[in-house]
Amino acid sequence: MNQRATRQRRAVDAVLAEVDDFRGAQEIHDVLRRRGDSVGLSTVYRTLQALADSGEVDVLRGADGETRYRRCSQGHHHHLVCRDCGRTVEVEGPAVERWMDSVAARHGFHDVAHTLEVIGTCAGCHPG
Amino acid sequence: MNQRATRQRRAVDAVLAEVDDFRGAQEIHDVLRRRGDSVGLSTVYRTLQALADSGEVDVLRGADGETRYRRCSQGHHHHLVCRDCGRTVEVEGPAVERWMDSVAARHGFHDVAHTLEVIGTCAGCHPG
DNA sequence: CCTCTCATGAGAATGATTCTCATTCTGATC
DNA sequence: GATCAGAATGAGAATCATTCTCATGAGAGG
Repeated sequence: MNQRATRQRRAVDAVLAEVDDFRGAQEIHDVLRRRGDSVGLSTVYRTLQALADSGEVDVLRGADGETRYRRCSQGHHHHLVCRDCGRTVEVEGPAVERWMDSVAARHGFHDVAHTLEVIGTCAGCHPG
Repeated sequence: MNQRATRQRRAVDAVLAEVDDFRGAQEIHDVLRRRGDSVGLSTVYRTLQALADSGEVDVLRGADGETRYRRCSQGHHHHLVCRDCGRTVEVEGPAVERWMDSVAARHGFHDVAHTLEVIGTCAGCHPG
C-alpha cells in the first residue's frame, strides 16, 4: 500500500491477515459483505493488485483461471498447496533456484524469472 | 486426438506442427482464417483442449491470462521461454523433480503435481 | 473547515473461453 | 456406392473473472 489509508484497504488487509490460504478477489469481497464491512468489488481488485505489486501478498493463478492472493513471508519462496482444502505450506529451494539460473544462463537467457508451485492432497484430506 | 479425423483437426494440427513456440487459440484461429483454411473458433478451442488432454501438446498460461499451446516432445519436461520473442527451449531437471517430491512427502502431501516455468530474455532479444 | 487529490463503487465494458443446438460430416455397414 | 447413427462443427449467445469509466466521496495537510 503506497497511498492513503482508507477503511476499504484496511478491511481487505484484515481479511488477508485472518486467513492462511490463498483467496480469490470475489471470495474476499463476499466475506466483507457478509461481515457488514462491505467494499466495492473494483476496490477489492485494486487493493489486491496494489498489495501484489508491492510484494506484500503472493499471487497464485489456479487452473480455473481465478487469481488468488495470500499474505506471505517476505523472502522468496514457493508453495505447496492442497488441491482440496487449500492448505498452504511455504517452502524454499535454494538448489532449485540455482538450477534454474544455470539452465537459463546455459541457453543464453537473461533477466530470468520463474514460477514453481506444487499441488497435492494434504495428509488431512487424504483418504486413508 | 481420440475420435474422428476431420479437416478442422488436421488444420489445427498442421499449424501446431509448423511453429515451435506457444500459440494461443485465437492466434491459431487467425492463422487458419488468413490461410483460407478457416475453422470455427469453438472448434479450435475444442481441438486444442483435446490435444492437451491426450498429452499431445503442452499448455502454458501466460501472465495475460491467455492459454497457449505447443507441440512438445513426449517426456516430462519444463520450458524456458523468451518473454519477447516467445522462443522456447525444453529442459529437464530430474534433480528438481526429486526435490519437489521429497518436499511434498515431508509435508504429508500425496498425488503431487507441479508447474515450473522459467521466463527470461533470450540471447537474440537481449540488447547488448 | 477548505481544498486538492486520490479513492471509491455501481455498472458498463472487455476478453478469453465455454455452451447451445441446428446442421454437416465421418466412418462403419450393407 | 448408398445409408445411417452418432460425432463434429460453427455462429452466436452466454459465462466469468477482471478492468474501465466517471460521478461522487473522503484522507490529509494547511
